[in-house]
Amino acid sequence: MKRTALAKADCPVARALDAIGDWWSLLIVRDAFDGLRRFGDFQKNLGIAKGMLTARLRKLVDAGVLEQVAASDGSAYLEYALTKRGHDLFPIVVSLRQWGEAHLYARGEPHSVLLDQAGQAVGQLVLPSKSGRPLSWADTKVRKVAARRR
Amino acid sequence: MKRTALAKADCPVARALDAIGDWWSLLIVRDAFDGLRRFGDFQKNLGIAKGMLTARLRKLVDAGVLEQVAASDGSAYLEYALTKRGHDLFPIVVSLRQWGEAHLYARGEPHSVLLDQAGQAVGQLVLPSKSGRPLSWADTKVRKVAARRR
DNA sequence: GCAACTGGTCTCATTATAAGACCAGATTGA
DNA sequence: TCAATCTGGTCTTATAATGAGACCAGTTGC
Repeated sequence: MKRTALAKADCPVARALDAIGDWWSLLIVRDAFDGLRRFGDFQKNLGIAKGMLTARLRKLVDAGVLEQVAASDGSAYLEYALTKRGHDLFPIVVSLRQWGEAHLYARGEPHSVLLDQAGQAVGQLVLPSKSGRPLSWADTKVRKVAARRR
Repeated sequence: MKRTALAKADCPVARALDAIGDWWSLLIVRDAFDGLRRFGDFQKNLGIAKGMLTARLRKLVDAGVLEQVAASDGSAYLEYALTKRGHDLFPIVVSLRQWGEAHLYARGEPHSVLLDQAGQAVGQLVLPSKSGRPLSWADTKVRKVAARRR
């Protein structure tokens, strides 16, 4: 059977996962944040099958996350660049990174680190209330829509 | 071929995706944040195949995201509850939600909303520098590890 | 005591993924 | 200039994952 479609869900989490919640898409986006732009660069860095990469890039372009632009080196080739919508994925990539750092590495095990321009490690993501007070999961609840789908 | 394994990657994003970056896992976690705890509740709410759900729940328990606990209603059945590590996934779910809200709904299209205890919509996730200044993607860069894998 | 509910397991058909052969156009180097 | 190589794909094939639902044992409700 076909993979379940969540694109019409009432829950933004479900729609987001439908759009970019597969194995490769977020890794491609992560690499794009690291400055990769060419088909071959993604393919080499990720070790992804070329057919998969072709399909994923196409899907990300269709989703408005990436766009094809003329190569920055003046050659006839195209490059893939993050759009505004793609740059907005930054908190998702960062939240995944911070959870991974906190829970998936043994003490002392090396991993890449996110730094600010000054070379300082960044802080933890914060969810503020309207008034600026930091919120934890226990401070929130979801108001659902009438009830239609999922 | 087997799905590519990222569990040993140097990049925390890759490891996080390896652990919880599949179609269903984050939806299960989202539902757990909404208070669902029983096998049947997840199955009905997600419309997921039972075999899939069994596999996903087992994987999440193995990953330390969920744990089986005695049913809160005193029956002989078990329930699945978020662990500390599971609760730490909150920013990931919120970031997906906020991106979905911003880019995947037409103007006026209804969707569920995250509220604080006072019933106020929450603010946007913020990534602070060590000194508390909010950072955007353009203010950061990744320092990679020596170079070993992906 | 028995019908319905719960939480699964198993099988089957379909779809997705991984790996790599193959290819046309662009680029490079001698 | 023109052959070798690079780029960005497409296609095929084998294997793994997914979706749907039949089936089942233990639990509960009546």
